[in-house]
Amino acid sequence: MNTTIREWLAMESACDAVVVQGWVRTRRDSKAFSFLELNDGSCLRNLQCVVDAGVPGYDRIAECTTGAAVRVEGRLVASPGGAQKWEVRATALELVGGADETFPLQKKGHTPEFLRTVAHLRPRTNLYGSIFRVRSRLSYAVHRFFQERGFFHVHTPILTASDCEGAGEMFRVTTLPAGEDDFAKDFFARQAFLTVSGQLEGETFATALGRIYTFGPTFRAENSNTTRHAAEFWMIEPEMAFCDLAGDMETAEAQVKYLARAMLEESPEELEFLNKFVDKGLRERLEFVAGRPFERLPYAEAVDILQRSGRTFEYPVEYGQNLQSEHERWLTEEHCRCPVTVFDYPKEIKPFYMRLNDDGRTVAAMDLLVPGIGEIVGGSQREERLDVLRANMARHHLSEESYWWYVDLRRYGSVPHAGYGLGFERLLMLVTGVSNIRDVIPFARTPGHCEF
RNA sequence: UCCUGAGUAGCUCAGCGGCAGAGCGGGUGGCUGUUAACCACUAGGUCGUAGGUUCGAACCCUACCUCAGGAGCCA
Repeated sequence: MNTTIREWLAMESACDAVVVQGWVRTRRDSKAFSFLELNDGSCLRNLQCVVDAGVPGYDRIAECTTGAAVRVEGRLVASPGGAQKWEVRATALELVGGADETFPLQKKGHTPEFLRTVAHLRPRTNLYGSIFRVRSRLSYAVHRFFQERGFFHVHTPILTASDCEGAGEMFRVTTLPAGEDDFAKDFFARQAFLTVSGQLEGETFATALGRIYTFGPTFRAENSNTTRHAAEFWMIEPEMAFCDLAGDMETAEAQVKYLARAMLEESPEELEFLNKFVDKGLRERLEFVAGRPFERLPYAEAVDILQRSGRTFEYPVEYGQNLQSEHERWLTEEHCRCPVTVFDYPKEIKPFYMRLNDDGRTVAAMDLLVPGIGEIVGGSQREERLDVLRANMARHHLSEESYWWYVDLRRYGSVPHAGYGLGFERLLMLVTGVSNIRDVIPFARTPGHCEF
């Protein structure tokens, strides 16, 4: 494999024989030579190549325009210019793949809205290149966090017949011809869907391997048009046997802190760039998130605080109702001024699998709210008592037969256990400062959008 | 899905009832160890679509389409 620009730029000393392959970001011509700035995606920075007019291949310099792919051979030398440590003195230039004047990415800044229309090219920009390098490193950090703590990665199915109730509308998967709905003749001989959560399957493995997590694509057919919803997104779902709500909240908080720290330590160049051009408060916020304990509030107390806040909200705060976005934002952005975990919600507004608390009115649920984004984690201790679970299912009008294997977990060696879902894209929004979910996923799927 | 706003050159926008504009990008020429290079010249438009009002519409009205932001749902 070729040496990357990231590697060349990290060299300790000059080098006589280098080969650089990348895409031209900008070219500046002189009479007798040209400056070519190349980027190969390995890092944010470009490598400046100086190509003298006599160098083999210089006859095609006019075609080495922004976006063109080129290969440069030469010597790595200290750069006399102030802006960079190293540059390449070219001894040969090869145009690998040209890019004519219709190439959409100009040298100037573009809006995210325009770049979404050229999603196949946008990773070649500084912003999206940064975002997707960060995405990769954070994905790795997610696995590291769990693996360091004895969690096993479980690949839960993407095609599923089970509905993780409360998670949202599902995409149906079928091989039946249009218009037919005899599910007995369908591929799986029953209705099948794309998963909205690996939780139910995850619980089966938690009660076998102890600590597990899933990290994969998740699908919601909601007609949501917001900056923080996508129809296809990646969710991290740990599930822990012998764990209660307190342990659940501790793990979620530790994980968000771990990932904020990972961003600070492992993507310094991208962080600097994002802090400068996307969100000037980013670094400060990440230090804060990584360094200080989060706030924890029982739902009832949160409602009380909101009611006494003196603020007039568009929607009134009422015990027994879901907290509105404006309420969550006020709590995390203005009252606590830090991430806050709200727990012990009224049972009426939460799904059947959440564990009933001793008060008989609330369930051991928790939502982790962060400034600017809102809910980033949703989780709970699961109901492990067979009779209580069955009563919950009856109350939610769910048939026990269709969840028979889930109920079985409460028949055989049932244990207290808990877990949560962490939205990977929302986490990326938090650590990059990017305010729209469509800009932190390579190819966003939202209502009406499935191009690319 | 609901509410609000916006659609004018490749991109970002100005023009808000009387000849279609700028910056950037593109092309051509010049200049310079340059670095969002610089200077000059130049090409580039069905003003989102369809209707309406008016002597006259990019501009006012209606509908639709698209995009964005907010809401709901949630991760």
